[in-house]
Amino acid sequence: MPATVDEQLTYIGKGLAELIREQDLRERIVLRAREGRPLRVKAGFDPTAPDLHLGHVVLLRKLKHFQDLGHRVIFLIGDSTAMIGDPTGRNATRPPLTRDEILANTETYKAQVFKILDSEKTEVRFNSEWLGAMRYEDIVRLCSRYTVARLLERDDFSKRYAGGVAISMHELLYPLAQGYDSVALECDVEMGGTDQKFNLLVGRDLQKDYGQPQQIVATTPLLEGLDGEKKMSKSLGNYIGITEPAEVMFRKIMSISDGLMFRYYELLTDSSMSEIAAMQERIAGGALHPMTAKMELGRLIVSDFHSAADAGRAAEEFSRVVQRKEVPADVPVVPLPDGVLGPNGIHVEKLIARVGLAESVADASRKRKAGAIEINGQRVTDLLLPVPGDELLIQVGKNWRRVTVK
RNA sequence: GGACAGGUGGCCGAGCGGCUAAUGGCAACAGACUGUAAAUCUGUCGCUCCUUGCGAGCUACGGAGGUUCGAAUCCUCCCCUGUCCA
Repeated sequence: MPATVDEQLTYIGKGLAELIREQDLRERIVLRAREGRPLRVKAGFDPTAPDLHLGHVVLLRKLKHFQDLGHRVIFLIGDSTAMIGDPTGRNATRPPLTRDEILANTETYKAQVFKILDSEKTEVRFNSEWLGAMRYEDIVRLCSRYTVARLLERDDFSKRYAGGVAISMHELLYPLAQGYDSVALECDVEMGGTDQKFNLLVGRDLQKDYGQPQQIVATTPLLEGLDGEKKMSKSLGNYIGITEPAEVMFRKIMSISDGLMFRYYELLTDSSMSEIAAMQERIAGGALHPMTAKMELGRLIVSDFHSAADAGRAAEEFSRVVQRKEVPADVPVVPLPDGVLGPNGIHVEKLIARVGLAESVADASRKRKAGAIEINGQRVTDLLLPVPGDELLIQVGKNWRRVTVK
């Protein structure tokens, strides 16, 4: 582990988008070390979306780095701020989650987050602890500490204001509430994605106003999704979920572009920047095949969420199925659905649809006519299929089914 | 409260009485190529039924009615969004 303050700063600094300010962090590390207590490092999460993906992992890994240096992470669940939702132009308030929903989501979070974080050095908190206890007077007082002009500096707000797009009052409360979290928790550091920068800075301002030392703000880059363009998000479908099976993760990693691979190496693995640069050179010079490098990336990332053995198996499976086009190991087995077997054979379109290889019979019809269906290794374009035996091995694109005819 | 603009398929966006299951782009899905991808090319891209065809039926252009042989397109009311005025 890094020992000197300089080494610690380098360790923290890798893969960060921005650190405000490095000098403050240096001083805070020294100060807390002298006091013999760890830094309190906060990151906030929305309790409505407990499905984490690699985009979140960039942040979690960085929090882990703080823990590696002996610091304390506060995993803050924004159950009160969830009622607002980080402003994106939606003008509705969201109904508060019930206690049960919050607890259930929290458990889901814990199961995922502690794949990365050290639970011993993590404090899970809810901002309803203090925000929920605020009275009207408290909220007015909090609001009095910030000005409209400053809130409008936020990129999102200023654009909307200039463009004549509505900004609801409650949206303005979000940065204040998040900033107040830092006051309540007396944070030394707050982390978030670059899109959080404004909110994180409000925390600094409020802390100063409340007579606290200002938190250091550290932002992580937004990880590009599988498409290599937009940020990774579940709603865009370009994500790798951290609870996905090893084979699925591996295959998704292998599908990213060569260029994106280096980005993933940087933000999702422990490889140093110089190692990554060296790899880039070897690939450019033809000494290393990009596919080999990507296979290695897949193994590294999958190992973080599954065992190394699982990662190895996933790599094997990938080579077999995708590269050598062999039959996958775990083809789902389903019985022949009712109503697809007529006197003259099996109705292929209905079969494909009922067995989940097409969205509808109409879709199955298209796939059949497009020549996408393979049964027992034979491309099938006929509508009716004579019953060949007691089992059908069906492939449509990347998906497989084994149908037992009995 | 008033004036105006607008709500179309997963998204963007045409259409403004029939030829429209609805141009085009993106996304998606299949096929070819490949290093796995990207790029490129090809095809598809509402649902159901029928042994499948330039087949039949159903549903669809914010909602409900209406005009018409016929409406996403015209009319009425309602809902929603935005701009401006008060």
